[in-house]
Amino acid sequence: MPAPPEKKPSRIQIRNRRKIMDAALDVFSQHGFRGATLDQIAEAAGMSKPNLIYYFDGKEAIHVALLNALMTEWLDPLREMDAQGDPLQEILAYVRRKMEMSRQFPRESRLFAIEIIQGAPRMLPHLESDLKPLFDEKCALIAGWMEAGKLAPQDPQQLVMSIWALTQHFADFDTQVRVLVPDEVAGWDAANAHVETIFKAILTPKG
Amino acid sequence: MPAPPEKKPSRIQIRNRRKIMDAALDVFSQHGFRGATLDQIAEAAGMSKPNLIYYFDGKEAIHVALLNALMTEWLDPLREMDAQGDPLQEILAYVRRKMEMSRQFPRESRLFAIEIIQGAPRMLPHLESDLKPLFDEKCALIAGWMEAGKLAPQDPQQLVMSIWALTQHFADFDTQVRVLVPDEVAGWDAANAHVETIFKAILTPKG
DNA sequence: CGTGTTTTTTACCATTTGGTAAAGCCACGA
DNA sequence: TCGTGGCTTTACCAAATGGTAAAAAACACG
Repeated sequence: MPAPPEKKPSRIQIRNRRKIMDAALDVFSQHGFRGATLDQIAEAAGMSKPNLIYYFDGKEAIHVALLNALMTEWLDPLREMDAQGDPLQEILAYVRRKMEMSRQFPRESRLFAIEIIQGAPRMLPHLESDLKPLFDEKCALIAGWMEAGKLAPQDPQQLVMSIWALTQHFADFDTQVRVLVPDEVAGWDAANAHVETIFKAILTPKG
Repeated sequence: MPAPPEKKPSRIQIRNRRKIMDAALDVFSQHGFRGATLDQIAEAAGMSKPNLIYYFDGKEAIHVALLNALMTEWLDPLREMDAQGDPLQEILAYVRRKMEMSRQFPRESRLFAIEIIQGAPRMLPHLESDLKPLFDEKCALIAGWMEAGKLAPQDPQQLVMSIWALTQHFADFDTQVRVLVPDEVAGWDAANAHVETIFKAILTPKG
């Protein structure tokens, strides 16, 4: 079996796997799993199709590897939300980190979005095992803050999902945003400001 | 050429075109254009593949027909926003209509989302010609309301896009929502309430 | 340099896929 | 009853696609 060696990956292996993952991210995030072809990925990676198969067990393995890597990084901003910090600032900082990720990693955002929209056929287990516990933990934290009067009371689950909805929108619907708000830089600043305004408005506890 | 007749479509034609469009909506909204196959659509429509081609010129024609039909209906809620009505109530009513559409027509929402995420290859012209003018018109209307002191001042473009982001999220990311908030009914009610809270909070002018 | 290992390519293959040709079916009017 | 015209199916096809086999090339290292 020409599967990649289990032990120390060589420098070439590391480099080429990276190249493949990056190319696959391009292609999968633009066409989804079924719509993407190995030839497209191979060309984007600058190597031959059988060479992909040398490094990964197949199309699906590449996709799964991408999703696995993504799931970890993608949740980091939420993990950083600190129970010790100031509640309002913690949440606003989280919002800012998510907005920053949307701007810097739109491909990752879209890969994730397409996978979810299509029913998460390859990621449901990850959602249950990785996302759900973290989500519940942070919702509990936020609920605690609200009970302590540090934040305006509301449904923490809906709050977190609202953050996701708003922050990811600018990456996922970039094409539409660009048609409606042609000035990219101005649009981005305005989006940042608006999103911040929203969460300040609904989170600031009423004196 | 076996193209569908240009004149009066028969009852059978109407019925079958509907069936095809409905089946295609299922398949395209789940796999995207490239990931969908004519066989899938044919099976979902309960007819043979060549029969699809009898009614539509090909895969792309079906997709385009779907997007055309969608673009019209999809913008109706925004068109209904009335310059004569009470500003805050008009916007809240629009938000409610969009939420309702997300719940009732999740396939349409996903079809649209996938198309946009993938760069809108078949819809950019529509965005420019249909969406943009309406968007600009309604933004101007909202801006007027703000200047008149009827709404808290803010970027109208960002406001409208925020409405889209929040309302569509529940249709598009349904899979994720269901993992995190298993109780569908409760989740939906909470979402409605939360979204309404958000827009009341940021739109109510400060006395 | 020589030899064993890793990496890459060329040449294929079976299946899937969008689409076509042509014959069959079926309702309906003369 | 027989056509006639719209509708549907069966039988295909060429291209694309995921993947394999095996040889060639590049490399590591004594």
